[in-house]
Amino acid sequence: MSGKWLRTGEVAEAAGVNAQTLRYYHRRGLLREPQRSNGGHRLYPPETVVLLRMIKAAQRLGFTLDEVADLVETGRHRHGRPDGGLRARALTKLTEVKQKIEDLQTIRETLVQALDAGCDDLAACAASSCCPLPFPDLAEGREHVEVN
Amino acid sequence: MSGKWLRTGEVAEAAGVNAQTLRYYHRRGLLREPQRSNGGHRLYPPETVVLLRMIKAAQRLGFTLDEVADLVETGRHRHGRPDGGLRARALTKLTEVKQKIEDLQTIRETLVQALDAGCDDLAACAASSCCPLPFPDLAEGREHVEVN
DNA sequence: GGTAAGCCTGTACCCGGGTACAGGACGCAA
DNA sequence: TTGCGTCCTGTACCCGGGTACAGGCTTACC
Repeated sequence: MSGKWLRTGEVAEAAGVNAQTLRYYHRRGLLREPQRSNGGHRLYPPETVVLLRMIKAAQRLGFTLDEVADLVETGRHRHGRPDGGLRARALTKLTEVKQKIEDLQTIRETLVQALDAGCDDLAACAASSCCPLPFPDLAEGREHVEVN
Repeated sequence: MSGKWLRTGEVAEAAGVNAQTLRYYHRRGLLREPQRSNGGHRLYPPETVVLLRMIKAAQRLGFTLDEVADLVETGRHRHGRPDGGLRARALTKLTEVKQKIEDLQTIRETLVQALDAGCDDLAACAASSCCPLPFPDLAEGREHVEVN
């Protein structure tokens, strides 16, 4: 199931990544070590290019490399059978992405308000409460609520 | 223009940051070194808490620490006069934020499609083009267009 | 069989944004 | 004046995601 073998540089170029990144991904467990030539050079099946694109796509979907590694590993063990975990993870990730979008929308609106109000000096605005920027609210946001 | 002086730990707690982070911000030029007690302990004016909240707010608005440092510095030199640069920077940042929102929306839709289509194995999906995930497009996205 | 391009390994470094730790010195209350 | 908590400094380390470099071996082509 494949054409001819590809060398590191060819795979890297075809997938649009740095050749060093391939080694890095091996270390991270994202790619398994492929065949080697007699001289020790790696020989990849063409599918690797697809896998790399997939990894990059998953990163763009907001998955960390650890998450991607996990996903790939799961996929490898449970070929084609339903519920390899992607659905569940995708659902979780979807929630995260939605949250990020909401946060950014708040940010966008805040920036727009600041622009509309003609704020021009962060310190002045924040210190004298002359402007509509919700500094404290933003600062305490979701993450650090133990401030009280 | 202030109540009593605050010590490092008090400022840190009031602003919801780690005390070490204050030192880090001094190093990064985000905070100027404050008064010192005879023994060398830092004594901050209460405004510092507001400034810290502001810094955190700006971070949440998507500014990097370098950008925030710049903003703060600019604000310090040009008190209250119009166009201290915040407007221009906010506008730039607004564009960036809008772009990020769009990217995330694409990501969200892609995840939704994947879920709707019942995709469950990244490798299988990507390799056999059995599903609607636009892996290659996503992978090549905006950043690495020199692949070709 | 010579030579250049490409690949191998290990190790070190980069960025951003902090956090931790060691070994002292200070501050304040009893 | 003692003792505890806080603060001081410098330095080192953490995470994620790579990237670079040195020194040597392989492969491909003429």
